[in-house]
Amino acid sequence: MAAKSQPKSDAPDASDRVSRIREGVTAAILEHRLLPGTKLGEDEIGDIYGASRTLVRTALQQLAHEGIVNIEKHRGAFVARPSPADAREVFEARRLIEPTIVDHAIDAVSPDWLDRLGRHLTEEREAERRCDARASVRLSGEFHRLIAEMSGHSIYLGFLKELIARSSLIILLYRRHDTPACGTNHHAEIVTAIRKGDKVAARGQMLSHLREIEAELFLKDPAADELRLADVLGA
Amino acid sequence: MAAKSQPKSDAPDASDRVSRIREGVTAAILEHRLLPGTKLGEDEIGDIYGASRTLVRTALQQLAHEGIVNIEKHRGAFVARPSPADAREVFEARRLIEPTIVDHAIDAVSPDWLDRLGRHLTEEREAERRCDARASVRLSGEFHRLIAEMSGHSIYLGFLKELIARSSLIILLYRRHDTPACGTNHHAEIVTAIRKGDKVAARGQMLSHLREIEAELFLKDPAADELRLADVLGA
DNA sequence: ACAGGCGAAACTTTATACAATCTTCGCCCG
DNA sequence: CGGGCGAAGATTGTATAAAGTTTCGCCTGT
Repeated sequence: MAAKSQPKSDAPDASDRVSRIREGVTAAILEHRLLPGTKLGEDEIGDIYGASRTLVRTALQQLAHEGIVNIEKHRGAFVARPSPADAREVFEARRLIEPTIVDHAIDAVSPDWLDRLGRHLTEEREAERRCDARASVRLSGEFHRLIAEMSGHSIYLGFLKELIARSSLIILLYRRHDTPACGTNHHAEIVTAIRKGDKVAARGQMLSHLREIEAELFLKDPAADELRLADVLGA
Repeated sequence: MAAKSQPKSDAPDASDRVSRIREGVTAAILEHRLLPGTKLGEDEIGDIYGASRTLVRTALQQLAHEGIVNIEKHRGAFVARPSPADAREVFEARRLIEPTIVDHAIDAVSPDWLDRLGRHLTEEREAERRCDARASVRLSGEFHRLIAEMSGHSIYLGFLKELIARSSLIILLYRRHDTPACGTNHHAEIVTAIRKGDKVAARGQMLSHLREIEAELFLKDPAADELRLADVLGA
């Protein structure tokens, strides 16, 4: 009874049973309740969601395509364990794409969107006040996705969804301190720049925001072996 | 070791039956033998490849995630028909990503890679000499993918694979003349810049190359309706 | 005591059968 | 003669069962 029905965080087609499974597992991974390397048995998930393995399988395949689950032949599905090299690639891609996304978001600005952004910031502050780490991690990712939706570019949105999901895993694996994943201050500053319609400032804020997130990670190459070894010894 | 999640999207092992189906259908679409809107019946494909519907279904789902196939509930799978808006998004994304990819490719240059690029150019010239439109379309797409592989960035490579597949459909739908999709000259100039290690030139060549491809398309918004209508009347 | 192989259990993979849904064609009515 | 309604056909969505593969435990031989 971990995550049976997500309230209504994001639901373009949550009526589909496979979508419900996919979003449930995604939420569990993004909220760091499922750790990298965890095995995702088909029967196990099927029992939780009351669905047959056929549906679980399609959901897992979609997650594998998104890069947050690895499917090994005849072995099963596991929560992905991005390497430091993967982490650098993901953040480089985000630094390339997200400033452009903010640009387009400003072009598509509207009172409705500004309202949604404002409500989101409130939610983030609320979660941070309660020290609710899980909600905080989820919301900080959703902020970036919200801007991508605002931009109206479905291609960029699809790419960013993948990058955000992977980022969540990366932050879990490699962050130095227990500082909250995304400083809410940055998000507020980005929204301010969007409100003003200042593209240059928005791009700059987004870029420095992403740089700061990556700077809080420990991405030395040897770290991979250390972590791998520690896991093996631990389990 | 960084070789962990390789067998995810493309063809390290085409021995998998589902991979063979996916690549067969992909090739048919990219070579313009399957036109946009064509219905892809599950039994139909299953008979062709001698596979059960289960395998066909997973292959089609992967293709849907790549964006070259649309799956409509209780209707079936169809070759995607990108709108002019989609087309603009795809090419904008390519103009954003590919110059950066070339940059990294130059960083990762090696005699082996230069050899592969040279051999590819030869293949392209060969196909163009024979006026083999199908091979020409396929090879011009593979050129861009080759550079992405050369860059070593798996994230960019994955994104670009999607963009190239969609581009092939877009070019088929919206090109003005019957000029070959990608001028081989541009590709040769890009390789020359890579050989020299001139990043600025390579980025510039890539950018103008992409611009030229898009400039040969007819992407007026009303054109969508015209084309849609023409198709209905034609079929 | 330890290395190597044998066998059973669990899992994924694949195939088949059933149910739900949409499309199409024919018919009836206005 | 045109349009709406209804049943047959076809196709997809879902579930279940059979088949193949890997892994782990256990036993035997040295």
